[in-house]
Amino acid sequence: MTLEQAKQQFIQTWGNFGTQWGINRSMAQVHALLLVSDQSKCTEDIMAELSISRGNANMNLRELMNWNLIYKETIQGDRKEYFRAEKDMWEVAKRITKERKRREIEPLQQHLTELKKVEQTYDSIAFVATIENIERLVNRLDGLSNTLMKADEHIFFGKILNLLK
Amino acid sequence: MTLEQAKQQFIQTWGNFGTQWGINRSMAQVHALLLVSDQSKCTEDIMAELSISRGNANMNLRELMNWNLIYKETIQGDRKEYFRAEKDMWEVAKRITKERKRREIEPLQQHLTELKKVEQTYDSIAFVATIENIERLVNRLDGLSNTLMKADEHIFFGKILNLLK
DNA sequence: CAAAACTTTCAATTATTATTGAAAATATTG
DNA sequence: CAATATTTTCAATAATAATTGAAAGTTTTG
Repeated sequence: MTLEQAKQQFIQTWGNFGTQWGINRSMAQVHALLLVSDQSKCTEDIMAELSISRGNANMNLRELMNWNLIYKETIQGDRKEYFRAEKDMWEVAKRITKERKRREIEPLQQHLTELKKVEQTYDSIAFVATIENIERLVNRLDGLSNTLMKADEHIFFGKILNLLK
Repeated sequence: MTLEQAKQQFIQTWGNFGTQWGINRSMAQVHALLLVSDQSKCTEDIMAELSISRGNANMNLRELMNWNLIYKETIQGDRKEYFRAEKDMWEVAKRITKERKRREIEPLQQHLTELKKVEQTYDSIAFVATIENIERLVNRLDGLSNTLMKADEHIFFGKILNLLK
């Protein structure tokens, strides 16, 4: 397998896994392309290499910047914007975690809190108990994600995880 | 808010969060309905309460059984199948983790291993390094999920997580 | 400040995924 | 075993999500 084939393969694979996780294929592919590229790339490059439209490329580049997974870069004497991916995968994991926490965990916590305001009747006891169990689980996942974001790689995986084995 | 309204709300919310995570809305809603129901329910009940078709209900009930999140139950003198959800949310988390591991983490690990078989050239050094970083991260998430599945709730969250703070 | 270079937007289109519902298959009853 | 109840399948349809591409917006340059 040549390097080019392997890169293509990776882009494909990353795209497929993305879709399983509710991330659109193009976004995952743009991310993958930048992850395996040494040079930063401009919109044109990305459009050409992934055979996608300008709108699509632009939109997903913007979104990857929102997630803090890629950076803009400028090149002397060229007025286009170039993009480069964060390559430290531990950073990548932390940033994705942070963003999913903000977008998903927190709103879910709010919803659950609301639901506990149900009128108190004999029948609602079991319901509230179930919601509280879910809440407890979500809070714990939240705690785990906070830890993840604060901990540095070595501490988190190297030291602590061994304690658990 | 009445109990009925709260249950409806929860089903809606759970369905929406599901779609964000690549789980189809109906499946998440069927799961939610069973989570907040004291009695077990048959296909007819579910069709009626969620206003979905027989095929949809059947397919998602089957899928929830594959995920080990609901059980079949029989009722004396009734030949329909009834379904009940696992209510222990810690169990739910463990089972979802187990299934995603099997369906997603493991195939991804295989792909990554394949990619390292790229021809060795000067240019491929950086690529292989990136893949190895991703591999390392995935392996660690995998290790975390294994730990999660083995650990019991109290040990994992009560004791150990405090160490990390 | 006009022309050129580049980026962003968004309505229309296309592709993907979910859902329906009727028919086929299977299981149960008397 | 025939009638009935129940479950499963799957081609057709509908709903949702992603993508295009041309037009509008913005920035830079001379």
